[in-house]
Amino acid sequence: MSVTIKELARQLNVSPATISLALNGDSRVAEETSAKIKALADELDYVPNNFGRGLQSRKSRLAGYLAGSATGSFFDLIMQGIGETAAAANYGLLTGITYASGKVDAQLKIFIERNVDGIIISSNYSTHAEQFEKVERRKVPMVFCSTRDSGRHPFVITDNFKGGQLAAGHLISLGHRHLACCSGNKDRLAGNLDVIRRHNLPEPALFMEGKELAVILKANPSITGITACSDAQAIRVKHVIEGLGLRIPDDISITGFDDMWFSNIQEFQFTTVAQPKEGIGQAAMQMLLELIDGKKVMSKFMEPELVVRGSTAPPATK
Amino acid sequence: MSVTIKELARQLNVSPATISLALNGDSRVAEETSAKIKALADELDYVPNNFGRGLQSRKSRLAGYLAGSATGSFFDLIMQGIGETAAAANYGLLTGITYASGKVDAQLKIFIERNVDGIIISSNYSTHAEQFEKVERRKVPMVFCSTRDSGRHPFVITDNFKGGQLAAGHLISLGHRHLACCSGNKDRLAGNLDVIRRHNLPEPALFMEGKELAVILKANPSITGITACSDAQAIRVKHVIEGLGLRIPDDISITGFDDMWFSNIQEFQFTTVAQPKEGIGQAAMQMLLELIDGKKVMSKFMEPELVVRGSTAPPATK
DNA sequence: CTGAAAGCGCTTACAG
DNA sequence: CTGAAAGCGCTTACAG
Repeated sequence: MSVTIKELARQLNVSPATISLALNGDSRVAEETSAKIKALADELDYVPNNFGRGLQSRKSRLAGYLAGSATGSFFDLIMQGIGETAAAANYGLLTGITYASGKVDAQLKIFIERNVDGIIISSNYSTHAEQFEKVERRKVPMVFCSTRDSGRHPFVITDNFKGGQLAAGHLISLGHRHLACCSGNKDRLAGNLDVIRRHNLPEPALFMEGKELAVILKANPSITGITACSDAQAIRVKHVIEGLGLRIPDDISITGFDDMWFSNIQEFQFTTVAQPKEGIGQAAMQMLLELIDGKKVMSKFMEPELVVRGSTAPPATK
Repeated sequence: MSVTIKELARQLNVSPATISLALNGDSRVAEETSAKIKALADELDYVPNNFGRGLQSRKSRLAGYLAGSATGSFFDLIMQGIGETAAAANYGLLTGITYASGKVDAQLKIFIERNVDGIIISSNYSTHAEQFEKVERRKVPMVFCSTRDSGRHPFVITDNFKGGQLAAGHLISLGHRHLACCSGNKDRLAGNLDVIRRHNLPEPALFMEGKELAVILKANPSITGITACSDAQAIRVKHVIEGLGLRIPDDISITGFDDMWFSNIQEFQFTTVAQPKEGIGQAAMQMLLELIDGKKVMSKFMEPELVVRGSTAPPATK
């Protein structure tokens, strides 16, 4: 069995209480005693048992992270940000990746049984609302990360409205006047519309998927710029455009969103709006730690950033 | 505070011990008593406190997962497989994503302090060998996942040799006789070489990166097939080939490895060797659970699978 | 400045 | 079939 506080106490002829105080840096213990204790703890590779500690302190120093889907790699960096910040605060990160709605309950139960001090949610709130209620009843702090609920819990999310402004604003500044915009993300679309209207330009055509877009482009040859609502969608948009015999960016410019790694490969070179993914994760964990500490926190919008690459250019002069 | 075993005992006028036994399905408790206890536990939404439980049982029902890097999305599905299997066994998954070598120690410390029952490692063993020693000294079971150590711990990994055979074998069956092979993964290369030699074909040219490959292709116009050692590398190989004015698959066929999602998009259509990522994760967690149970386990090679797409075709007949 | 004691919530022999 | 008791490893008032 591992070495315990009792064993240290026995070897040094002091009480277990003194060991505990010394190891927790309590100033009531004499320098000398404290030094001796720390030295022995180091030597014997003492690791405090979290069960005993947690039973007393009612803290597990464990956070739960519930993500909706593993694939697509969007959450990779977010999770890395969460994990880094958690580790720096000596928090363990319990992770549950549960695309399947039926498994959310089971995962939350595991979190609660392990006495997590708080939970970060990256999956869709609305579809699991009643499952989160159990967590809420237990007053476990929750933070939403790159998603948001109806307002009961703090969240951290990219300022998608501003991101939409950046994308459309970039196309407009290049000289594009008639755009097609993806309506897949309400806030990003609202940002698109805001700049377009502020410039008194024609209302953009709206689309959700490739087939629609093809119809729109054929009917409106004046459209020279497209804002896709993700880089993944930009790939599909690219196919549609090339399928119509048009070239990027010569005939049509397109912008993506997210700045996924593939946006930067030679085949794509998408101009896109980057989300500070690692920062989002760090901020979410930071907020959770403050919530655990009993502080009040404010929801946070993170700044998106325009990344200009080869998929956008001034429109051809006819 | 949450409801405890004591509270249940008080309300039902039985002893805490009886509650504990009943909830754990011990047959010594009378049916009737047991039913009453379970009903009340349900009603009050009783969740056993893992600290009290763990202190006694010396089990945390927590597993640690140490991954080398979050990006690249290769580990997404592996982690999903691990997580599913863990959850099904009522295990919580503590996750540490630590690209930075300096942080491995901190992460392992967090695992140990939380009393994980076992650890799955997906990062490179050799670079962290001395850091794992601390874990080994504490006799925490370890399983390597999609990587392996020098043989002290069980692992689960794709049969890369067979994968190499599949890739080269496919090219040969299409009629290619002179290949270039990536030497980045020893086992995959060995698989390539095995089929090539068995068919008495000329030794392939070996390359590690794009620049080398360009030189090789210019010097050896007889090369019509290339085995890249990952889909990510296949993207780079594609650039090199097209940079030389050659077309895929008309002039040169290429195979990737991994079957990443992007291999299937229209721009690439890579013929590739799929790894059963989710299955790898599931198997690793399963093995860890058995190790925790005190059973002996055998390392496991997972079957790769050839996925034929548009990047390969018979060589042009001159 | 240090020790003795109680207690966190659970499980597990041991009585009866 | 059920209860009383001890104890897992720690922390935290309380004495002295």
